[in-house]
Amino acid sequence: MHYQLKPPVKKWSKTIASPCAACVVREKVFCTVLSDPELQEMAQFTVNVSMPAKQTILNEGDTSALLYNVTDGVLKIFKQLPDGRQQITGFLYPGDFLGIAKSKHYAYSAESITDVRLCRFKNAELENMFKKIPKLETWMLDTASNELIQSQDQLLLLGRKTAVERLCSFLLSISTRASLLGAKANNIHLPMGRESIADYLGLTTETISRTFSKLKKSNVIKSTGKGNIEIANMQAIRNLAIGS
Amino acid sequence: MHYQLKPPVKKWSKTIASPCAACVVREKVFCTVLSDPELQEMAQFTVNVSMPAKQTILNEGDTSALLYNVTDGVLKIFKQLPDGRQQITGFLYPGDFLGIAKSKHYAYSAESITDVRLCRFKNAELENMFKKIPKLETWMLDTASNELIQSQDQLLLLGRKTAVERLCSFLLSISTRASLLGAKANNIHLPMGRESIADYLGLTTETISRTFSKLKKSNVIKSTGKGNIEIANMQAIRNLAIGS
DNA sequence: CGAATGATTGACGAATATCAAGCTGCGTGG
DNA sequence: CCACGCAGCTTGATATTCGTCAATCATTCG
Repeated sequence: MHYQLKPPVKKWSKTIASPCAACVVREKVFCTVLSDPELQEMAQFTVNVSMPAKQTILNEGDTSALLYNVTDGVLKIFKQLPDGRQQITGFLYPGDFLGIAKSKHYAYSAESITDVRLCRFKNAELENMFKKIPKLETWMLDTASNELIQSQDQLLLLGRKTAVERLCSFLLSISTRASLLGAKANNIHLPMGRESIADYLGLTTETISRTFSKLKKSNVIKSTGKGNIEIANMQAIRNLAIGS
Repeated sequence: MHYQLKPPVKKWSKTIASPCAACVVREKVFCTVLSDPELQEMAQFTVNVSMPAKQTILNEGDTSALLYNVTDGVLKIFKQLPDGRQQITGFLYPGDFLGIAKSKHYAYSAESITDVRLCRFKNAELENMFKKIPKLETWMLDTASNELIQSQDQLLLLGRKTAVERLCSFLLSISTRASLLGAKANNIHLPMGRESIADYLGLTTETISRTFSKLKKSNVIKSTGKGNIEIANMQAIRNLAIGS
């Protein structure tokens, strides 16, 4: 299989003792609370891993010995029923944490959507760092709280929203996320296919496709090339997302 | 309005410095990690509150100045859409924590289902305790991690399960919870009405009712008085819950 | 260029929602 | 103590949304 990773955004010079010091997502992951010496200690435990698209990264139920920070690319985390029905519970982007802290087994499976780069470390070593550096745990609790809040928005979406409301909510959340990273809120990129969107929103690919068509026909969004969408009417999509 | 709370399970004697020392849910809430002096300090910050059924306890979006531990009764936490559609994101029982740590605003509304008793304290004071007692934060992170895991099960349920699968999953989770507290796994009590179950499972009261009837007719469950259900065939309900 | 994979569209069907009518049980008040 | 009324539950008839099945189209990649 042929695949190509983007080159690292930054090179780290010889004068810097640890690769972590030059990490492109450093300020987005828990490393942001670490001092230089702490970071150096952490660096001993971490391994950088690259994977092509569509690879299984971890399996629900397996012992959660290894945890990751996503440093490049996009992946999905999901749960499955015995007959194959799949629910994607999240898309992870650079800076996101993979594998739930404080759990003996993975609560979900994970698979790369694009080529990805990960920063891997042992669960046990993270636990040790927790003991030494309370700030780490504080950061982790902040992160977990935010995930809980987002998770509840998703429960509302899956339990009570229509197909149009779901898709508009999804596009908005992508837009919001992108604009937090400094991108334009109106032009969004969807690295995942229709099936992944469907499995995230509790719908089918056909319904996603039809709903996209509907939104295009009513001039709320426009296609701007493969996987790229322009939100033409931001207020309309905000209203459509909450059914008002 | 007339209502009646059960009497407190324990009285605390004069020789015990703090009411927390005799708290009936002490070993289920974060107080379990506190030493006696720490507990005494905590006790200064807490107020016991009683509320009748069907009272609003907190509103989504409000500043989260006050947090609670549930000490008696059952309540629901939920989110709403502008047109009134409601998604219940959880039922809280004695020992559960109400209000998300590390958030400026409540992420959900809360309303009592039965008469309830709560242990109330200021968010700011909990934050102070976090700083003094790192174990508290560890406990809270453990709890948040568990909630995240349960939340993902619920995403799978809402996104991908049928009505029968949803109701059986719900009954099973109640059963599991009850048996952890020492009750029989086969006899479960549902303090909430059909509408609450519907709003929790992303269905309507009518569908809940019909699905209950179906399960009764097929001898998977039996009614044993108002709000009481006997699981007659545990294995059947386990299979029905995951569609296999 | 052709095969494969993913996206779109159409026709139809199934699951669940909606609307409507009773039913049940319980608290209240005579 | 019984009858009434109300709220919640159940059941039936019908409507709607979304899923399923199938065909076509588009895009990529060898």
